[in-house]
Amino acid sequence: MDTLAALSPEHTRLIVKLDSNSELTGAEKRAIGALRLTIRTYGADQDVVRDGDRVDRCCLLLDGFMHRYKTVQNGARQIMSFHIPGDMPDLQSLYLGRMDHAVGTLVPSRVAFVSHAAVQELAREFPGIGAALWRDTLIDSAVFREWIVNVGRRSAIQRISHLLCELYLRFKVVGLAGNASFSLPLTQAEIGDATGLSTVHVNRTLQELRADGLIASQGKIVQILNWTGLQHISGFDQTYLHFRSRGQT
Amino acid sequence: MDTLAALSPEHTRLIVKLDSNSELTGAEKRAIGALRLTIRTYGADQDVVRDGDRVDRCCLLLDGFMHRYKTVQNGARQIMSFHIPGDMPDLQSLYLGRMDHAVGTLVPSRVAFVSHAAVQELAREFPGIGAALWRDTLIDSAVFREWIVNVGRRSAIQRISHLLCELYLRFKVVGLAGNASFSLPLTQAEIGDATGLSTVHVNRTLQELRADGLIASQGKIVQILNWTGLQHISGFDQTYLHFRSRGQT
DNA sequence: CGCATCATTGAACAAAATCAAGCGAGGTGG
DNA sequence: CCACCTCGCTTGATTTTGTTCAATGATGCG
Repeated sequence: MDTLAALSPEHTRLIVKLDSNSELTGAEKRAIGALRLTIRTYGADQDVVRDGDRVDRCCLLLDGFMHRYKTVQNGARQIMSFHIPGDMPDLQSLYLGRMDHAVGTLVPSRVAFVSHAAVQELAREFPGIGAALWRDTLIDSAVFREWIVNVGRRSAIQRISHLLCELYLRFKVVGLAGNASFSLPLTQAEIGDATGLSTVHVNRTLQELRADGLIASQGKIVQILNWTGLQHISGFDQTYLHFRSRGQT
Repeated sequence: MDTLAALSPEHTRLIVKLDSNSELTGAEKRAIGALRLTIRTYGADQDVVRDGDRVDRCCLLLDGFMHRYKTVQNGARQIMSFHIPGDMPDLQSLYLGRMDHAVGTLVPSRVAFVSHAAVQELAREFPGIGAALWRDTLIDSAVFREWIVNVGRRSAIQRISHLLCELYLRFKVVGLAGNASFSLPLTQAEIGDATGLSTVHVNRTLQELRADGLIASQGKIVQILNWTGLQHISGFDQTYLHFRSRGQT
């Protein structure tokens, strides 16, 4: 960590994230620290990248909360992932230059952009960084798989509690959730778009979760009252998040 | 292609696949041709890798048809992808050694195994190969995203026709579909497990597709009678498959 | 204070699941 | 060679889950 003292908080955010999933050497961290970042601020509910765009850079979420989504014919939206600070929501564009989905903010957010060329060069020169980034996209992919299961084979209450389990753990890992409660800046409509449910049904299902004593919520603050119960009802198993434990993959 | 003449058909399968998504140099192709492959044959409906396994090799489907799936609490299964010859269904295990899902055959299949160590070394020595493999996993990921949309926001008839559109195109690209018809070795139960529907409902929906003159089928042979109509009803847009066209990504 | 957004509620409706049989082709063993 | 068994497909009736429609509260922000 010594070498990080001189780095900008933006670079540090990225290094800490990658280092938490893979392990980086000092040289690798320094190389990342030299990346040229372009920083921009967005309001809530703004698109950062649109579906179909050709892009030559990818983004790193510094502060805020983002999502990736597609819109279908009848105007319905499906959210495919949520992103928290440290995530690179469109890292896949590195080798898939044409976007097949949109990326947008959910709350006011600060985003850093890095050019694909710079990242590709870094990955070539430092295979360890390449592996860390690759692994990052693979975890992304593992989460997609779990979401297919979530919308495909789980009931409404299971879908929503599964989503809460995932977000709670991911928030906790980056220090955004403490003491079984966290700020979840989502409307019920957005929860529905992520779980393939209607807003009305999300509302009723959340009431059920509260009535069952599994969660409580005031405003955007969600409190997990019964973590075991929540995992149990949703069939949650954190394996798919591939948190690194003691150097293991 | 000259250098490929001396290669085994197994190595050729892999080279042709990677070369079709990314572009490989002669040296890269030769290096892949030197990979040590362990070949094994499986019957239908057998697991090649089980959920939770720790693996140190990944597999390449040579002949047959495979799928990836998870099983949820109540015993229901969700299929997350189908794989055709040339695919590496568990390439993600390269950097996610612990499986978060199972990989199995649907028909008798022939599979080649390559050790992770060998692939990782290859990727480091030949960054172009690394990029091609990475890109392959990113396309995998893009398909997962589309499947989330499919099960999350499409009606039964849309889900099934979308699946048919995807499989038809993918089969066609590897020469397994010709003249608007192809062999789809899936039971209706398996189609249901892939689309998040019950077997009964899959049956009725297929009848609807036939009644609408969109497809015909005799046994496992599916014939696309109205390709435009099928794409239209399902909202199919092949962008997410990221086929390479003239060197574009 | 007033508007806009989000949460909540009730009632009617629709899509899909479930339950329960029957059917039919292919394979097997007597 | 044929009875029989299994697996997959098909059908009808019923039930469940979730959607849609239409309002009504609540909350927050300018």
